[in-house]
Amino acid sequence: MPKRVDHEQRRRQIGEALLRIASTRGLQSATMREVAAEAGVSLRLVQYYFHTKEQLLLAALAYLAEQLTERVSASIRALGPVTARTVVYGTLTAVLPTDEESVRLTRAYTGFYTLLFSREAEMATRHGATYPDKLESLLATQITAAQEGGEVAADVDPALTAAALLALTNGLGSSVLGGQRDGAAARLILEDQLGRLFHTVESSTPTPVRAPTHRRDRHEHT
Amino acid sequence: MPKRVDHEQRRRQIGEALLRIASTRGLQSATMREVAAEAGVSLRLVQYYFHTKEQLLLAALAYLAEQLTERVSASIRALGPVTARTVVYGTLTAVLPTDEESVRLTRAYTGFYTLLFSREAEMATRHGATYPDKLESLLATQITAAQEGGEVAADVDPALTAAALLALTNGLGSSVLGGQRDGAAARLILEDQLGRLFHTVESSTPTPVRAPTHRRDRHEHT
DNA sequence: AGGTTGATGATACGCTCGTATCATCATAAG
DNA sequence: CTTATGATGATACGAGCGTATCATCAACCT
Repeated sequence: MPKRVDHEQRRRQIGEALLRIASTRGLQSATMREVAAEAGVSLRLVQYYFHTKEQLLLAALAYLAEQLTERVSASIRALGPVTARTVVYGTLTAVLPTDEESVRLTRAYTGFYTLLFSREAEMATRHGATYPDKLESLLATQITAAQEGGEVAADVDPALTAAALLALTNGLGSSVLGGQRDGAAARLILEDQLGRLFHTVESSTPTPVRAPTHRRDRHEHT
Repeated sequence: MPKRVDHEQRRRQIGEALLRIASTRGLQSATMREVAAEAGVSLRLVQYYFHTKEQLLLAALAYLAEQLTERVSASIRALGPVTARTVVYGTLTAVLPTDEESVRLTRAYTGFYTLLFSREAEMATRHGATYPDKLESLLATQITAAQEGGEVAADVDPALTAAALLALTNGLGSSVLGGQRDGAAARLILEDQLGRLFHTVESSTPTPVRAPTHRRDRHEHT
């Protein structure tokens, strides 16, 4: 027998090559031959580790979800103490395409999400479809907690608001990817809404958000 | 010379066949041959009236924008007197995929919007890109007017809020198209946000848009 | 009337795609 | 030292794509 190579490592190498293509040239450019070239292997190798293209896409989607989850939790941790507010802020700003990495992730994710519409295959019932639902219920939980802490008005519906925040973030992400505005402008819009949601009750002065690194007073979106 | 046929009518026939395919099987299934079959003409005819595929896509996009604009204004009119509130409600609910027609339009529009990401061609600089911007400024204007009327709190930023509403609507539309929820649920979420923005004391459940009979000659397709 | 010309049909070309086939090589097992 | 086998390479195949080419037919002008 030959070298007995680490299959998982090879699969990862190829899968991430696909993600790299998906986030630059688009998923529709992620052909088997292109992926092979990007990964620096032969076409046969790609076929060897992924019998069919759908398997490759599925594996790449799993890797993408992995990276996305990791980024979200890192973003939450970066905001300091874990409170309802930091969880909501961290989660939503993490998936907003503001820096280079989030642009990459969002681009790739959008590609897969688009594949869902056309239903070329029955993929996405594995990870992609349930992913937003999990995020949504997580956000709803945090909003409820914030209500008990008095940070969020009692008359907001947590489920409806969580869904709205997530949809807002996705819509903003699409507008950034579509070139309508840049990531900073999108963040301003998101934080404006978040600041309106999380108003500390005791302070009547609109000193809303107290997000760590930036203030949100002026808004000049192109 | 032969029959001297109406070219514009033929182009429309073919262009709408493409839109029909785009809203059912997806834009990537809208090949020249499929469009020809859907329109009931030969492949040569499609090539005759649109020298290249990009021209066909561009024309179809123009038709789509036309229909979308018409639906938005019809939706506004259906809400009764033209006020800031009805304009905002009508505009946003019109582009939300709730009934069959809006699903069709949104699906097709999403297809074109997706094409923008991959930039297979330099299209979309014609209509698609400027379309959301125009909607956004229109909404901002209406919000400002509503503020002067006292329907909207004075401390909301019209531009930021208009952008947020549009992004929210787009995000909700994507979630509907992706199968995460249905149109009615999306409308609830949107109206919850709108009701929170337009807080007049009377506000007894604003009638949702429900574009009535809305005559549009559409041939049924299989 | 008849030829010029706009409208339409049939079919071919070259390309790229996903996938399949055949061959080769290196190494662990006996 | 074989030898069976896991890993890899080269290439072929059939389908679908956008586009191009050649042919045909009907009508308008002179």
